[in-house]
Amino acid sequence: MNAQFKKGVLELIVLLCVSHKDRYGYELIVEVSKIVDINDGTIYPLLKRLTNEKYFETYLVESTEGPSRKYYKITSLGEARLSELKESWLAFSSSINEFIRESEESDKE
Amino acid sequence: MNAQFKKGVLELIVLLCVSHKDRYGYELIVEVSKIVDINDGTIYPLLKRLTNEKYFETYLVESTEGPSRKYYKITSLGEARLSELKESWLAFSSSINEFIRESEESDKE
DNA sequence: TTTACTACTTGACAATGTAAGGTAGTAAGT
DNA sequence: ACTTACTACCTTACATTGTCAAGTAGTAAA
Repeated sequence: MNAQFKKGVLELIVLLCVSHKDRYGYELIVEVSKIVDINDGTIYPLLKRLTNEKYFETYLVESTEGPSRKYYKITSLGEARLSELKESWLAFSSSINEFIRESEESDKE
Repeated sequence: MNAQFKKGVLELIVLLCVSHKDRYGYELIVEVSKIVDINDGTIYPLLKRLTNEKYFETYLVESTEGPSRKYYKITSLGEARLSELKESWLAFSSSINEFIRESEESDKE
């Protein structure tokens, strides 16, 4: 997979994941890894940034399986950011796909 | 448009453009701008990189409308890179789109 | 007490796009 | 002759975001 494609899209994926239910970092790593290849050093700084930007609020919950889990909860600002990003992604990806399709058309001629 | 989405995709767009016919830099700026927002400071370094990586060969052609044009021609290595990138993009974008769709499904529940 | 798994954090680094500026040729208007 | 505009190319300093590698620490089973 091209590493560069991920840029910017990770934020969308993480926002989507958290929008369904509150999540903690480690859980997000597992979830997000199903879709794109990432390591934990990518997720935690991203969560920090999104929290600084007021898209997430956090709270701690003790765990019986290890250290306390820091949960991330989406804010209304985060929801707004999510729908903005989602729309922006859909427009972007479909315009690229259309360009690819057009290219394939003109190759036939 | 989200600036980050562009990362990596520009290379695909430029390869696609050049694969149809030889292009010069300024022409590419005009072409590529139709699809994504870019400035010339993005294109020229990219063309240099792709040429260094042997995806393009270049030749100069004099112009009656200004300075000589440096044309870029795709190599067979470049064609291979293009189909690799294209496939990689299609797989990537469809997996993201599927994830978005699934999210919307689970929102209804 | 060692190993493995969960969980979070940080800092140096790499890749790629942006902004802003520069050089220079052609051509048309004043 | 001088200016303006358009064509054409290039470079440098910078910002953003992801990667890698390393570290800290709690729980629990062998």
